[in-house]
Amino acid sequence: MSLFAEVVFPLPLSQSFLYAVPPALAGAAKPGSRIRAPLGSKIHLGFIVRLLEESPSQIVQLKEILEVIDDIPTISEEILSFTEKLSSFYFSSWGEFLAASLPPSAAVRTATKTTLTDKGRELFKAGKLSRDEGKVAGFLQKKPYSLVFLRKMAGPKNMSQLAARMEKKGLIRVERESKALRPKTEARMTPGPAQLELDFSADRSAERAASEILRAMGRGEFAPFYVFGRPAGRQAVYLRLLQQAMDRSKKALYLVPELSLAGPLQAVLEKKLSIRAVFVHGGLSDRAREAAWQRIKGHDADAVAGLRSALFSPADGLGLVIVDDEHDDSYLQLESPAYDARRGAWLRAAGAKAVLVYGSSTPSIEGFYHAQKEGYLLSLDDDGQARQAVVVDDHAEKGLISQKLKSGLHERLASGKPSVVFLNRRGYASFLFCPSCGYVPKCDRCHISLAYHKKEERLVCHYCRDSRPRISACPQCGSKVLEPKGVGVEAVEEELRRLFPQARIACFDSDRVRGRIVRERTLQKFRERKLDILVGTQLLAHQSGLSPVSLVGILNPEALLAFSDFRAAERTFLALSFMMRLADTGDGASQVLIQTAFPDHHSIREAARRDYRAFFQEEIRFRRLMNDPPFSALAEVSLFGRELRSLAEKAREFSGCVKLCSPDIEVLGPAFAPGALASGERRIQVILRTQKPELLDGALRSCLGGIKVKKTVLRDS
DNA sequence: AGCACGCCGACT
DNA sequence: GTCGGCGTGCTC
Repeated sequence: MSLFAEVVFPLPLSQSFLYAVPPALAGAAKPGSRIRAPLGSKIHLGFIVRLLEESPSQIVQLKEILEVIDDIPTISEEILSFTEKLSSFYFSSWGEFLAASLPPSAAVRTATKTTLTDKGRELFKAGKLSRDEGKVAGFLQKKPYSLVFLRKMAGPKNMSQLAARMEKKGLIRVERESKALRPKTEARMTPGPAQLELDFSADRSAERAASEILRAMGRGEFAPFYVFGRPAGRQAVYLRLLQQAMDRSKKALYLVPELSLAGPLQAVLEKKLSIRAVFVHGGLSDRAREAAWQRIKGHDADAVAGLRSALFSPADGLGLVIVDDEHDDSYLQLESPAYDARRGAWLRAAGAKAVLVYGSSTPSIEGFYHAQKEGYLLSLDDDGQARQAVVVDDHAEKGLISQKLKSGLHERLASGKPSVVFLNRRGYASFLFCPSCGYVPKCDRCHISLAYHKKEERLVCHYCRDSRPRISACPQCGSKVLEPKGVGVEAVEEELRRLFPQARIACFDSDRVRGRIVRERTLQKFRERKLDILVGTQLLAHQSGLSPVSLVGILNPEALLAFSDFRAAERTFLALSFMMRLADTGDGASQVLIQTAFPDHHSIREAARRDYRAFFQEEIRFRRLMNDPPFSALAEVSLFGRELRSLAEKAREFSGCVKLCSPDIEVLGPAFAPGALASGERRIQVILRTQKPELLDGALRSCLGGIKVKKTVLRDS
């Protein structure tokens, strides 16, 4: 009886391939095995995802698998089915997800050795080779090199094509050898078992939440939960759950959105619970990743904590999955393979019959809505420590800095206390404007107005980062005055220097604090009280290790509302909540001032009052009225390509197909995403929205399948 | 992703 | 007329 295998490759292909399994390999070939098989003109590393005994009705002549690399399948059944669901939902590459669950040593390297033949040497000496051929031959004169090295040194873009031509002509000989690296065993770290007296300092609501989740854990079934409350309360709940998981020899997965949160978390886990935790994130070296993987596989770790990619850690016997700061957009992976780690966590937990716990004090609207509706919301009591903000109506003020903020800053300066002023706009002005003809300088590529950066005297596109020197006269009418419009942080800094000439002021935005060192130095200076006022964008709000300050001023948060998509209010509320957190000194002596032209907008009003529920109530009403998520299902399809014309045609084809086959799906776009990507590609977006979520998947599947194009799909239902 | 094929302008 | 640059499409 013959055996066939469905194989996926760690390439950006949302497609599987069918191979014949030769009888000699039939014993070793299992779903989850790493294999080597010919694909195209090369031999690739792949994964068997299914075995078939029936001869599949296939016209093409099937190729054979060449080698099964492991006797025991490397990928567990659980990871296999989890990644299948995830890739199918997001139309991403199954193979790439599988590769993410393997250690660096599992990668297959293709070593090439290129040698100059006698004929090549002769023709080179005679000078009868073309420019590029000569270059390559020159390099190979003394000794053979790999193709990768030649590509780097000899320079031509199409090295592989050139090599193929030269090989055909008999000028060079290329030997290819692809081999799997053997895993090297690393010394295991075994932390001391210092068991501490546990102090969870949980209040009654945290107690209640924890015990409800613990009961679910005891049942050993999948169950989702949403813990809504302040960070300290949430952590108390998490620690209880982690302790329980450890006691029952179940493993835990703990996701955080930012790397800076991992350090403190590690300390808590190890000191408070003596949990053997492994941290994984993209910044790890190969060696560290290898060690982490070995510890996870070797059951030498109780918990895997990390960023979204930790989702793919091969932890067997998973009993608990925590997704903290559920609202954070860092859980989205926008590049291929695109996915949302929050949904990923759901799928993974469901597959492992584990308990899933989301947590946040400012949940995403969709997340909170579903938790409330499906009855898995657990609210913690507020500790009442957080300061509310005073909202100042901009209309009654003249000048950048309101009277209240001015006097607040003055007071702090007098008593030697530090202050922070936020304005979420880089540069000096968001654009220049010619008052006599209305001209506004725009980016040629992105067609958005250029921001004016006064320190560099340049006009900068905040989308593609392209910049040019500042123009001093209007190119359209010759007028000598160009007015700066839309205040940026640089202007605020300038104004503060004018108001408080004696104060030590610094600016913290992505232009001023390029790179880690400058960033750290500025924060250090602020911590050491060598600065009185720090002016910053949202970048500053996301810095960890900033101690609370006694005055936080927030200018024009309504700028965030200008982005006219349906999440603008949510983002504004979130950003404000974040910035306000910097005033949580705990002694009640701090103050937050929000200066805005929209004091009554619910996102600003409720953020100031620190009332998430009130914000949610109002926002959900708007969402319902507008049929926005969670009252409709959304899919954001991005198509990528070099050539805009054929790309646009494919986008039209796709949107047309959706319109044709599902009249109940609303199609927005296709729309160009401005700016070019790093790869030199362009992007076109099509957004699908529907009240009948069940239609979405079918429509995507039938319309996306027929169009050959690089794509990402992000969706939420 | 990598690679082959096929189409265009610029050179022996 | 070919070379080589670039863009499109396929890989079981």
